[in-house]
Amino acid sequence: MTDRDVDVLSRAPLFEALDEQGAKALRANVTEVRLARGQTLFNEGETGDRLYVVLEGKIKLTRTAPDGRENLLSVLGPSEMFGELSLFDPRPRTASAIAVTEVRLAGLGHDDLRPWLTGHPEVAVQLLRALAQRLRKTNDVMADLVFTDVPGRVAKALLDLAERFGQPSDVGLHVHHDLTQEELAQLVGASRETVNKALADFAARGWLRIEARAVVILDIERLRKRSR
Amino acid sequence: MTDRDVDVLSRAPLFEALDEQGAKALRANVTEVRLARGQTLFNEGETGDRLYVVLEGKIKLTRTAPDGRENLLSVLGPSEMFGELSLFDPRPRTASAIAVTEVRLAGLGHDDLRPWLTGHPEVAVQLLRALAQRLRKTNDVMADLVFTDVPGRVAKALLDLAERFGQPSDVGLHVHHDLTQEELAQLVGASRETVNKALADFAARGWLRIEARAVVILDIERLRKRSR
DNA sequence: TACGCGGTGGGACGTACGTCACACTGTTGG
DNA sequence: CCAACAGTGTGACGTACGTCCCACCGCGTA
Repeated sequence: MTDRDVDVLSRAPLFEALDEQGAKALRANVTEVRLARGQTLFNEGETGDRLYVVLEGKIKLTRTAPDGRENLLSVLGPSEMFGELSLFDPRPRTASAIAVTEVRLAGLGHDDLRPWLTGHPEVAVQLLRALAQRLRKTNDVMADLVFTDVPGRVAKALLDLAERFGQPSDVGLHVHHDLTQEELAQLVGASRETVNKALADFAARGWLRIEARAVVILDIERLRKRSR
Repeated sequence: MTDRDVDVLSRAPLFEALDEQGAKALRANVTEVRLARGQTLFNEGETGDRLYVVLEGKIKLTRTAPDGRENLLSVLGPSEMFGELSLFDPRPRTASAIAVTEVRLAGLGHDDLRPWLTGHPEVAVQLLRALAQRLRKTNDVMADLVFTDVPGRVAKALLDLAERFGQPSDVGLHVHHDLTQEELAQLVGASRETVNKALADFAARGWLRIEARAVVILDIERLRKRSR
């Protein structure tokens, strides 16, 4: 594990509460996983008690409806954690994890983490905080599904992706989200066609430019307004 | 606090991990709150670091959109916990809590709970499990918003309410949910009118009987099928 | 008795968005 | 270098559900 990886890992909620020494000890239990784009880490319905932190790249969490339609819960990048639900609450996984880009992950099993939870209460407290934040965010997304139209949700999703993966440049805010429009549609709970039309509309208004698996945001303020 | 209250409280996730002695000690910090139907316990945007467990009655958690429309996150009954997000993650409340019936609550402040989190890791672990379960449930509801039509979501909501508040009788499963159709509509993310029509349709098919703030489920299997 | 008032029942109408269909473009690979 | 395919762009059409109406019913208050 490189210094850079150590740095990325230290920003994950799980490690934030630990001092240098504790972090080092916990890192000793970590195993690294690599996936190519499209490869799946685990599937809905499988049992599993490992959590993961993204070191490099992006991975998506998806759920499949009985009829086969898919729904994207989130796209995770460096320092973000997932898979912990099956660890805290021992039940089969309720989502599949599939690599969106080539990705490297740090994995940690239940047995490795358990002593830290019981022996270092500040770690548990930190995790409670992380879950509480997630619950809040999820509730926000739910409200959007009820109150906001598809273009509004697309705008919101782009702004969220921009915040997490955006790279400022002289022409605008470059958001290389690595998602197909199909995936973007699954993320906002709409059809691919409708999302495409919303994006085309935004582009026609000069708010953004569409690129392959990316957008360049040109007028972030207008986009913000449209998202409310 | 009556013996009955103690019993209700002991079923809450917060107390489940404690032995008799620990539970007794933690109960000493609890303060009781009473509300009449319609009274609000706290409002979205307020600061607050108390969590509550319902002792008797029902309370709803609602969010208000900027334009005033409301969205019902959940309806909570005896032994159920809420308000803990602001306790684990110190931020203003993101929902309001309003009594649906006359209700009695056990409240616990951050300062009272903190020593238990740090001193009794099994309590923290239990809470992590509770939050993980909630996150799973919330993800389910979100998927329903995307994939299931309004009648389906109404059926799902009724089945959920039946599971938590249903009383079997010789005619059918009596679900006294205490919600107006307006509130039921906010719970499933639809308009009051559409929910009314869905209920009327179910009643016409003989699956249930509509009563004031209640339904009697006559054919739970059909209802289950309709909810998928 | 009359009068609101909160809640329910239901019809008429418009529209946002899903589905279907097809054409176009860029990339992979044999 | 062309085939095959994944991804994108766009129009036509149907429909589920929101909005707007109003009628009705029971209940408490004057």
